[in-house]
Parts: sequence; C-alpha cells; structure tokens
Amino acid sequence: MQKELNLSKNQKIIFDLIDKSGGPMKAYSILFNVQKKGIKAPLQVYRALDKLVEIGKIHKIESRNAFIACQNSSCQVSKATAFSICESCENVSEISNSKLSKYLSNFSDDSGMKYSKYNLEFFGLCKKCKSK
Amino acid sequence: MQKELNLSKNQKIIFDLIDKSGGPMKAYSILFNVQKKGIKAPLQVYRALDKLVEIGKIHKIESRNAFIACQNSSCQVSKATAFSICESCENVSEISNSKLSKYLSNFSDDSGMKYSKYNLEFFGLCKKCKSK
DNA sequence: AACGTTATGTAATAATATAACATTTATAAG
DNA sequence: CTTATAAATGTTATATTATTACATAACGTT
Repeated sequence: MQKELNLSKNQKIIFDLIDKSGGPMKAYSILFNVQKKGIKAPLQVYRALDKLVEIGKIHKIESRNAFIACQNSSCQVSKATAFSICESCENVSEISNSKLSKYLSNFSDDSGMKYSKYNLEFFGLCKKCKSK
Repeated sequence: MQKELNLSKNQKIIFDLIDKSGGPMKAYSILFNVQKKGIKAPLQVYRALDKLVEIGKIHKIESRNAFIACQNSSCQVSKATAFSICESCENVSEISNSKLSKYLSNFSDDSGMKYSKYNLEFFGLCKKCKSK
C-alpha cells in the first residue's frame, strides 16, 4: 500500500517533480516549475513540502535548504536520515546503511537526553569530482 | 596559543557575544546586539560569522539557522560536529564523544566517496522538558 | 614604500520562509 | 445524506535569512 495515494493534489504535483528530478530541489525552483500547474504562491509550495517531510516522502537537506525525494522505500517517517553531499557538484544521495542507522538510533550520551530523531550530513568529493 | 588573538575587531565582538550568550544565536539577533558597537549591516555580521565558522570558533546549527560557540577547546576546524537539540526549549549543546567522532570520521560506504566532513544533529527532549 | 591579502563600510537586493485570513474539499459520525 | 470536523487550498502581504557589488582601509611581507 503506497502513501502516495493519500497525497493531495498539490502534494502530488510537488512530490512528482522532486522525485523525477532525481536530486535536491529548492523551494523557489519548485515554485517556478509548478506555476504552469496552477501553484502560484510560495506558501502553497511550503505547505506541501512540510507535509511531505512530515510523512517521510521527502527530506530536507538542511545545509542546502533543499528537498530530496526519499530514496528508501521502506522509510515512512523522517526520524533517521543520513546524506552524502558532494561539495563540488552538489550531488546528494541518501545513505541507507543499517549499521550506521542502528548505531545512531541507539546513541546516547551522559546528558540524560533521549534522542528521538537525527539528521547526518557527510561532505566530500564524489567519485567523478575527485578524478577531475 | 589561542586563535582568539588573531581575530579582527568585528570577529572578536561577534565571537564574544555568541560565546557569552551560552547558546545558539541568529544572525539578525547578533546584528541587533552589536549595533551599539558600530556594526550596522547584515553583511558585516555574516562576514564575521563565515570566518569564525571557517576557523572553528563557532558552528552553524543548520536546522536552526543559528550559530553557537565551539564548546570543545581543542577543536580548531569544523570538520566533525555533532549537536543535541531540544525540540521544546531549543537548548543546543555540542556533543563531544570520541567514540562517536571516531565512528563517523572513519565511516565509509560503497559509494566510493571519501568524506572529509560531517555534521550531525540529534533531536529530542532535554531532561528539563521531558519532566514537564 | 610597494605589494598582496584580509578586513571593513555601505547600499541595494536576492533568496528563503511565514502570518493572517477566507474559502473549499475530504473524511467521518450520526 | 447531512452535519461536523479536519485537512487542504488560494491569496496577499510580510518577515527572515543571506548575498552581490563596489569602494576603502588595515595588515603583513619583502
């Protein structure tokens, strides 16, 4: 059963755009791209983005103020996210590594704080950019 | 030998403010607080922030668009940062856990990408907020 | 002193995100 | 099927965060 079926009109338009783009997209670039579909105002975009983030269909790349479709089909909620970001070409991909996620989900320090969520961003040069 | 001695006038004013605040500060709040010291424009603040981030005196909390003084005296460059963020009171503290940093610094996946930097943000409720 | 580098000052503007309010559509309960 | 409620939409205005462009000044080397 796919969550996509539950998406509203605007949510679906915006999710499809991000998903098809294959990479991170910024809010105003999304806006520009969906104006022909009748979505005219920033708030319409941000509301759809908020909802899509909430249900885990997309993630926000915080360091880039951009949004990327979730590449992990089993991920329903965005409570544990990790990304690799190329600082040269800005390619982003979601890391799904069960050892990493297990390690971070179970992480606790001496602060007495129980973490319910994390977001990790790795930076470096991707294979292509490194060989240039 | 302290890096602080090398700071320029504006950098020192802004670092001292953030450091004394004990928590994360936002750029325009910093601007407001340093206007009496002659720093009048956003750009003056952002330039100092950029430099302070670059040399590792402060870190940016990406999910909050805020800046916090580095709480790890040995940290000279911001290549490996981890924070715990309370989603209720917005308290932020830097995590210095050698096992965690070792694990993440050595992390590699099958993408062929070598990571030179990471930033991790944990979210949850701090002790105080949990007990409310 | 001459040079290159780093920092500063200032104005304007770009990019990112939210508030407030009115209306419509979808979902569920009786 | 209709009433109630929640979720989504539409629209305008505005708040917040960050950068461009250009001119000048201070600092560190040789």
